[in-house]
Amino acid sequence: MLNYSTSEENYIKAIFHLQESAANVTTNELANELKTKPASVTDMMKKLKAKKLLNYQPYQGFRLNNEGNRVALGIIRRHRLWEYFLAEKLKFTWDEVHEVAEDLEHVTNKKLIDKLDEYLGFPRVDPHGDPIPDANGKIEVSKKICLTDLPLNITATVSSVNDQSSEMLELLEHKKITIGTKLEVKKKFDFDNSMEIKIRQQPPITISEQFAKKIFVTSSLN
Amino acid sequence: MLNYSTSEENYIKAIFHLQESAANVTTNELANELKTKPASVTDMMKKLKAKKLLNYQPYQGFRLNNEGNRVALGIIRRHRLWEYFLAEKLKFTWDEVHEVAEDLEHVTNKKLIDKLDEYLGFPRVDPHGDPIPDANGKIEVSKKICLTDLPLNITATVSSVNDQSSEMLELLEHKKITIGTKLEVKKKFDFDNSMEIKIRQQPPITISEQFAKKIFVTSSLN
DNA sequence: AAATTATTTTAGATTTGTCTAAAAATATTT
DNA sequence: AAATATTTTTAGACAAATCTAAAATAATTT
Repeated sequence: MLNYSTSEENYIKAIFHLQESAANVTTNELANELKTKPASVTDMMKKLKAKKLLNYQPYQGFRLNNEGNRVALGIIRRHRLWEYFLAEKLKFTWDEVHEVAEDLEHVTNKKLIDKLDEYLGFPRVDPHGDPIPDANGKIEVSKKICLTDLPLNITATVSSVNDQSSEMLELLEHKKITIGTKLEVKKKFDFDNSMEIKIRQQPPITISEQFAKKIFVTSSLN
Repeated sequence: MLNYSTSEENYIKAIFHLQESAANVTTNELANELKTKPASVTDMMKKLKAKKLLNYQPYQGFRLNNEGNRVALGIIRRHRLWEYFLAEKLKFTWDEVHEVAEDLEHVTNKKLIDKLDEYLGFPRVDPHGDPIPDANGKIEVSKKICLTDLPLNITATVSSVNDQSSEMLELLEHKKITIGTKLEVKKKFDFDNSMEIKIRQQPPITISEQFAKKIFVTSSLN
């Protein structure tokens, strides 16, 4: 179990998240995600390739290999356990925990994390509804469900939209919903099955059943 | 409230501790404490002087100024709160907490630390018996003295042990001495400076000067 | 397919924190 | 007080992580 610098860990984690929605991660994508410059990304990719954490051929983008994914899951485990701790024990609100966990996740002491996990009662999801990898790096595969079936007040991530029509896209754009958008259902109205949903940092919006039926989300609660 | 790098914080903290037992801290002392080289210390002293955290004239040693002490107390507050958390909540033993807290102390988020403090019930001493500065940097001055300096027949409480080696721990365990143990010195032998001490309810035991030198107590009198 | 545009990489510089080796200052010994 | 030893500082180098500007490659447009 080698140790990686805070900077290396941030790159690894970002690649892990970006590679979920595309075959390969590109230099610009990663630079944008990490708010750094493409040249810095190239430098780091050479380094991480030398450390055998990812596959990378110049100009071809990159993707973590098995070892890289294993390291990424360790970082994500730490991040999400701290998020859970902050929300559950220190009473931070769910939108405050991420920033603090960004720092705490880089303290890499296995005993600390495993004892924290135990103290928290081995939680399976963090305050955003994302699954927490266990001590062996195992993570629950979240099931894709229709937005109409999402329980109230559970944060979920939009993972697919079952209608590519321009009318659908126009509505998605207007409601500011894209793949990856995190939202939760705040209220359902039995009269017409419309629902009020909340996307973080924004006021609640109302959507129709017809619209919700086309939207699929993943939530680790199932 | 400026932020300082992990490296800067480690220097500041080390100076804070060293300057208690001498007028000025010397380059070699600090290099030895931090397991670095004297040249590195000089470099950092120039930097910390430029940041107005300490007084330093070449070849004259150094000492934190008011601002430097304020910063140091902030670091010590974080360190000791995490130590308390680790021992109290995560069930680490008192000799394990220091190492882990060395990393956690560098996460500088005021809200995190103040909420942690509240969650822990505003503890006043860490698992080693050292006082924890409050949110304003105020710290209880406890009169801690070395067991070798404790007068005869005065009851005192073991508040810290200045050696974490396994040999030391073995001896402490065998003699049934831990943080919080109440004892008094019954006799001192000038020949080898060994002493006979009594822990309540137990027959007197003899300990060496070498051992006693590492044990610090607070006297309940005065 | 040639030209243009966008993306990615390289080359070289910068900052932080460290080091070694040599020089300078201070302290100690004779 | 001169010689010697110790401590501290300086000078210059290096690794990590970043940047800008220019060059190389790939993608897109005409």
